[in-house]
Amino acid sequence: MIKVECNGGVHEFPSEISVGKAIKEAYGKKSGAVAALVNDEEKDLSYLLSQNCKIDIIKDNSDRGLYIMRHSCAHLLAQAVTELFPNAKPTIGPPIDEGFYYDFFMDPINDDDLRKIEKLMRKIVKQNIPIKREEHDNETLRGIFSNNSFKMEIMDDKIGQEVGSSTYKQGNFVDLCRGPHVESTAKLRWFKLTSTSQAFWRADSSRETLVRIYGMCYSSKEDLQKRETLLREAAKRDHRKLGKDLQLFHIDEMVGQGLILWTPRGTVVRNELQQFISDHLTRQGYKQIYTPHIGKLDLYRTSGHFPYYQDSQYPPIVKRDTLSRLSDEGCSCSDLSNLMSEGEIDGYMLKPMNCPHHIRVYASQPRSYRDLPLRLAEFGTVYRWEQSGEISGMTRVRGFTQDDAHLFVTEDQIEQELLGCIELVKVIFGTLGMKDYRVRIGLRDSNSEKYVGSPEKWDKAEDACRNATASLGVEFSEEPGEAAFYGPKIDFVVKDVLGREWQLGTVQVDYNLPERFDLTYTGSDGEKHRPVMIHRAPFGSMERFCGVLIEHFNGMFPTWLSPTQVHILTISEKHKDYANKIAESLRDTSIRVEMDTGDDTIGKKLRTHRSMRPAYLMILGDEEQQNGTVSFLNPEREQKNGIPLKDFISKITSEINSKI
RNA sequence: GCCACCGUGGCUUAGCUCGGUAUAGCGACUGAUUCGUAAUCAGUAGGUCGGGGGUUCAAAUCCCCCCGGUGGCUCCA
Repeated sequence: MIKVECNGGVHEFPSEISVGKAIKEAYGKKSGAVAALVNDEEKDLSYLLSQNCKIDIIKDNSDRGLYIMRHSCAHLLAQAVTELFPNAKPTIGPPIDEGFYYDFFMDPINDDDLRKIEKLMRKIVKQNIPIKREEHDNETLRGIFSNNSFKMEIMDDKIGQEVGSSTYKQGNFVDLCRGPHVESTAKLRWFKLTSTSQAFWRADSSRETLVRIYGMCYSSKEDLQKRETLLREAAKRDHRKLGKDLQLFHIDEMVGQGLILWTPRGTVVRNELQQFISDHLTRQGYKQIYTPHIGKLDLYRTSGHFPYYQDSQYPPIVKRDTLSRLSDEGCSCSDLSNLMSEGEIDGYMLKPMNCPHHIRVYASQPRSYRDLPLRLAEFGTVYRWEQSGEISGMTRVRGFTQDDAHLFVTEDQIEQELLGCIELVKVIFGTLGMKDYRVRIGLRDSNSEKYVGSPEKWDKAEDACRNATASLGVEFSEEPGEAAFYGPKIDFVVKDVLGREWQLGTVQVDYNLPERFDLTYTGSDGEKHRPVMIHRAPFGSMERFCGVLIEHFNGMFPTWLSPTQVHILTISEKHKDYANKIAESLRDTSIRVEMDTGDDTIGKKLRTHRSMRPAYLMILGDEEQQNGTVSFLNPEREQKNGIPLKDFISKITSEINSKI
């Protein structure tokens, strides 16, 4: 007799019974179970119960259940691929958020192949092929996968641990896998292959090139369709599309990849944001500075950026006469490169970071402890050579402006100053209604040698990060190994509608650069001391932040950020003068106005101007003119008629001032 | 940088498989209309098909190289 605790009751069975049957007993036929927890361990429905236990159902629409289905779907994919391409060698195929992928060692495939694979997958689903778990000893296991070096490598590394010693078999396809899986291919109906890409074995670019196939998988048609709808909606609010439609920015082939041209409308948004930050900087006692876009190579040798980060920098600018002298001497490109690396030739570099310049501002005067904390801020534009395949819209670019600042502080001031930095990020995110973000504290990896500074200082800095974050009541995760080599950091990661995460704000503690530049201040004891630096950028970069903001607001900016706050549309030509008068009054109060006094119908004008998503659409005709009032559609696109102009002005002004 | 896919007037787009110098809408411009809430009517201009090379009597259509974009991979001080 086996007693099975399940669904709040105890069920008794005379002999061995499968989990699936036990669940059917306890929950009925339509339990939606894809697997189960047997004494808190994930098991297949076919798993045989031979002694008393506790079972929890894993439903197909639960996170765990979806994970299992997606994993099974990856196997289904592999079955189809190996059937169509007998030479393809499956490597790994895990479930991921919303779907799954599988990496194959095979020749590249195209979209046609992808469709063929998907078609075969559907056929296999219809065939209702059972998925069977089998346990093997080591030797048998190696025998099964002897012609697949990738699986062999996995076994060499992991056998008996995570991978277990089981295989899952469906039809002729066998995969090394610990499971669990759904019972049969028929359970996998709501999937779709989405894309292919190249991937590297073990994410190592020096290893084999693999073909990765992505798919999504859900437990119901509705969920699959919901996801597809979401993707379509997200495509509509993509900042690259909206940026073009709303004329916010332009990227020009002739100017270069990853270089943003801020058009007039986008510049308004950026300026408003910069002004917003500037106001807070003043309040928090920052000093704003300007520094140039280039600096001598030697500056970056001292900072360590050159040649350490050479691969991601624009190549140095060398003086013309130096170049012609070297060329007369028959110097080759590699000679030149060596001479620069060795410091025998100087040149200029487009700045990849603002800190070296800011450090030299600090060093321009003798500093005492009374000067600290010294907070230097700049909207500083930096240039980095991102790989061409990485560049995308405004979010990954080669030139961008950081809302940067460097705080030079004593060790005792670190925590207090971190607090101020985090506070600022919180205010910004709060004002813009960006609620879905998380905070990540990057700590050092105790096994790594790459970090500079003593362990004691690191401990202190890491504690300061924790304390500052915690004392502001922000949830955070600690991630060892994610620190910069010079110090721990606090990153603010914002989630967008698709669940993609964007690292925006960042706060970093730095012991390294003050050391490298031999920065000092005179303490109250009359001795020289070393300051600590805090790098911080609440937006991260104006480009990325605006890109994320465009999507966040779906192009419909709050009034204070709206590139054009009021669009005035006239009913007919005879209202032109009145419209001009209104426009003038609004402009006098610094409200951004656009006029349309053309000869289109009001319906046409509304249609045209709505698409630019201004905060207000004002309509002026006989009625307004006679009564000296205005009528408008507000940001919620509700109609308000016959409002006295001064009421409108005070309403919109207060809206702008309170940034709602 | 790597893999796959894509690139036609300002925008969206037909044609490309089966080679014979390009289709439409929006927008722009001109004229008429002055009309109260998501496209008033008529007309005109505008592209040599991302760039270069090749195959061919002939290429937007086939081939090669380059540039740019998209989805991923790798990277992100």
